Amino acid sequence: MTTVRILLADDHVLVRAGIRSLLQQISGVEVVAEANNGREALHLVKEQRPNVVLMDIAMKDLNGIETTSRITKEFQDVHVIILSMHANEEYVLQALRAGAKGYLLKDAVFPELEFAIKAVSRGETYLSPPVSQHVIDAYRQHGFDGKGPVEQLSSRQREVLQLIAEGHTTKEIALLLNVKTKTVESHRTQLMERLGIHDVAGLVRFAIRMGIVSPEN
Amino acid sequence: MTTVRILLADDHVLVRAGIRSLLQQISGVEVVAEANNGREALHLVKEQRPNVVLMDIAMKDLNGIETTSRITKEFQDVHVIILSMHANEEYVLQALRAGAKGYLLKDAVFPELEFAIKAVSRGETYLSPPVSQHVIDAYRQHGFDGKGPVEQLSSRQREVLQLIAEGHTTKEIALLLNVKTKTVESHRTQLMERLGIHDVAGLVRFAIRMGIVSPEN
DNA sequence: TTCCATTTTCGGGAATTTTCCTATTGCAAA
DNA sequence: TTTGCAATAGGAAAATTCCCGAAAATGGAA
Repeated sequence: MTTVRILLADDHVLVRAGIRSLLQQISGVEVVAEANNGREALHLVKEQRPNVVLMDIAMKDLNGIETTSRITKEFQDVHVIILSMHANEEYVLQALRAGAKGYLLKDAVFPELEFAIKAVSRGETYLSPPVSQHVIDAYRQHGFDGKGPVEQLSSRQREVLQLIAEGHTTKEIALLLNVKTKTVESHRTQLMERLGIHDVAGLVRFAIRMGIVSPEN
Repeated sequence: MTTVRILLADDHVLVRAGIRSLLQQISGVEVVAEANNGREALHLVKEQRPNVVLMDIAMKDLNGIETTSRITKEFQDVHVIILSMHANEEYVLQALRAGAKGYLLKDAVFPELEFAIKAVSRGETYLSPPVSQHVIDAYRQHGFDGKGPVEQLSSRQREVLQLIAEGHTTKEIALLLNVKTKTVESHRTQLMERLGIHDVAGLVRFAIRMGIVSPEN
């Protein structure tokens, strides 16, 4: 059995170093790279082709859900485990729709980490117990067909939404994404149209409700 | 020089285990106990009398600030370092008022952790660089007399802030308040100046943090 | 492969908002 | 009474948003 190659993505250096330190105690796994945010994670996935990505859900710039969605679309053999503080139902469902194979709470016990990594690296799914309960509840209520309001947006639109809600100006966003200001303006008007929200304040509140950004920061 | 006895308080088992694992790489420090929440931390402080407490700020049940405040009141020789995700100004000030000796961001680099522990165990203070900037800013503005950022605003300014965060346009606000648009613009620029927040998205997130508006609605 | 829907990308010009600077009035504290 | 701050507001310049349109790329479906 070969070693599992892992990419760690979390924007808190201390937490990342901690998790890494934990992973070193597990045999058969190896951390091949660390990413500070979603954008960096995407790049490193391309470069390193890890088997498993351990991804924090709340990252600035490009959050964990969005990043997961892009990774799973392009690399079917890269399995993502979401690391989250909360068992929030909305988060969990979004994560699963984005193609995450695991959802682990940060107050999970240590053995769960190893178990989850081994499971998803075999292509199986692992959810922390309190999480799976939520999934089952949601399934009983409306199946998995229901697309949340966030999924109405294209991936680019979600990305722009996050950056807007983080307080970046249109110009800054254009720079970050390497496109013209006009393009970003377009994205904004189009995503506003879709959501039926026509002011920045509303966008920010929506993004917070959806867990796309946090009120802190 | 004796070893520094440390108590770890964080309600996320994984993070805690990670930090512990990091601390084991530092010579001269020893983790003598781990607490799952503030209440447990209080109990363990009494029992173990650690030199330093590494405390997460966001814990359920009894949060880090409140716990710190109780610890420092009763045990002057127990030094608390707050571990926080955010350099949020009001968190920092609250922590300092509660008697914390250190404030470390979770995206601090690893050496900072060692440095901070050594410093506070000698009775000194350590703040992550971005944090100390905030403290200095706050001090320059209004000393440590202990007014929260919300109280810095006049009541009119708070009123305008709320309306902005609720998504009203400047014109609408002017109508609501029976004043000219220009006046509302003035209020906005002035309150932005005071808060040091210069974009609407930031205002909305601030207002949500302060409980002035809710993400719903 | 061809075609259609969608996404992503931009531009021009009008309309609106924000920013910056300045200023008056009233009120309360020193 | 002088000082300071809150609340009010105007003018001009700068920046952003809005409203049109549209081309290129992508991704499936037929």
